[in-house]
Amino acid sequence: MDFQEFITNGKKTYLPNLSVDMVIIAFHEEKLKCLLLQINNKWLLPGGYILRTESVEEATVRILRERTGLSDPHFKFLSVFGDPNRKFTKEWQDFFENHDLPFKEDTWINDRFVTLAHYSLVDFEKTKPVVGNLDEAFAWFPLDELPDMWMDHKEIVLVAKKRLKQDIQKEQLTYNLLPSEFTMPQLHQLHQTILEENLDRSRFQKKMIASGAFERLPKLKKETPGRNPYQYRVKKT
Amino acid sequence: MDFQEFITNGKKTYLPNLSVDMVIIAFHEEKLKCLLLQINNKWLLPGGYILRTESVEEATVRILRERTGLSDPHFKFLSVFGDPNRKFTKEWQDFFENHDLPFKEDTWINDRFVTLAHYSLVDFEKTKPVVGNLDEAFAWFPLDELPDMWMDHKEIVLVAKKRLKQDIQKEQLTYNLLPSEFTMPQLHQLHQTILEENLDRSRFQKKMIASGAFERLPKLKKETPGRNPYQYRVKKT
DNA sequence: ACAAAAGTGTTCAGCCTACACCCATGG
DNA sequence: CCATGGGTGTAGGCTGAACACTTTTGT
Repeated sequence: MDFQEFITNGKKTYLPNLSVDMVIIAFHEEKLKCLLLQINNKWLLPGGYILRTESVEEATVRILRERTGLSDPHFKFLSVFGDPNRKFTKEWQDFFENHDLPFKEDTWINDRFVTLAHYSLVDFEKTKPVVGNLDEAFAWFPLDELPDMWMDHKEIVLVAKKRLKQDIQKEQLTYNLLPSEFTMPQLHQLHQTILEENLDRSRFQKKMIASGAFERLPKLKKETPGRNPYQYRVKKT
Repeated sequence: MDFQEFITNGKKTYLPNLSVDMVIIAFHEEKLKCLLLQINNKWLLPGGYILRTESVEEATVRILRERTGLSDPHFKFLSVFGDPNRKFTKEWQDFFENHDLPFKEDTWINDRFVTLAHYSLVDFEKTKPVVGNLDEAFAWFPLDELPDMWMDHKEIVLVAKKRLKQDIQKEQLTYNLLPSEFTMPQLHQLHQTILEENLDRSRFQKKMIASGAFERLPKLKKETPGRNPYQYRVKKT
């Protein structure tokens, strides 16, 4: 894309003052990690703007696809962040200076932005992050080792973390963080990581099976000592 | 307010393409009712726009206060409605014609609007609705007898109704619909109305008292036969 | 054979359910 | 004194918690 075009035509192609931010969460090496992008040596959430021709949901899916390469990613609305001082003027100024571009204070991206924050649970292995035109890099950060971030982006991640804890108590959605075929010990470990507490193995297993959301597949062949676990996948009804 | 000023300066004083809509719910004569405003013989939700100087929450409180007269109203975020066809061009055209005003298609209010829908639970007796400058009237409609409404406003009300059912299972918030002092039979009746099902009286009472959210006051003196119920109020901790 | 991991059972307590019973009040 | 409405009690069942036991695997 042409960056100048983004700056000059963005105001017309996107809804102004409104953005979509994504807390993209994966499970990797026993930890929950969040996908962040780097600009000006600081980090920020993947996000974007809403085309005038698309719905908020469509924008969310488009942004997710662009950054993760996933065709049908999970996502859920999180919260609105609507503080009147929510402007990125300083950040954009740094960006323009770093790229030897003429900075104009009155461009649309320097205005106040209300953001519609979502969270998305993805399979770490299937996710192939792609940086945007402005981004210097991407990286996965453990939720408890977040770097310096833009504005309130760290707060948004923490709200997502808290919200995820609540949501998995009622809904079956953590399987989005695992491969399509997984074992109960894996799911058990994942829940313990999310809730940051130990869960009784026996009870957990029975509860999950009783939920009726999963179907049992043949056993997995392990290389490690101990009994082979069954594999499960989400029941498609 | 000056209506012409609203049309000409609104684009500068408010965030464009973004609105706040309120599903204001009260409990009256054994029914849940929703406050609606009338324009062009159709009905719509109380709502408004976000001043550039205020947060989304502040806008919500301001709009609620303006329409209900309540100083500290309850409210909760409901959902985002962000369809790309969410425009009120036809409705505004009718309005301008009915008021013999020159209609311009390219005014900001004819553009697409993403709305941040909230719901608010209010005490029917304490609420003194005030119409806005554009509104012909206000009225309380039972949730199961909604009139013809603008666009997706009826859908928003139904989402609120559904959401309220979910929320009261986890949170103590229905007391917002009752006077500051109320009886368990009243609260019981209210819950039955919201959930649209019968609840065991004994169990309900014990559950509410066990929640620890209420403190018991002296008995109410009734004029009807039967034992006098205790009064309760929300425990302020 | 043993340790480790996975799966299943067992017991107990606590809570939800349904209903019964008891109290207070007006007619 | 009886109908009505409000408050409390109780027996049965279901569910969750804690932990024990069994099965399967690699070493």
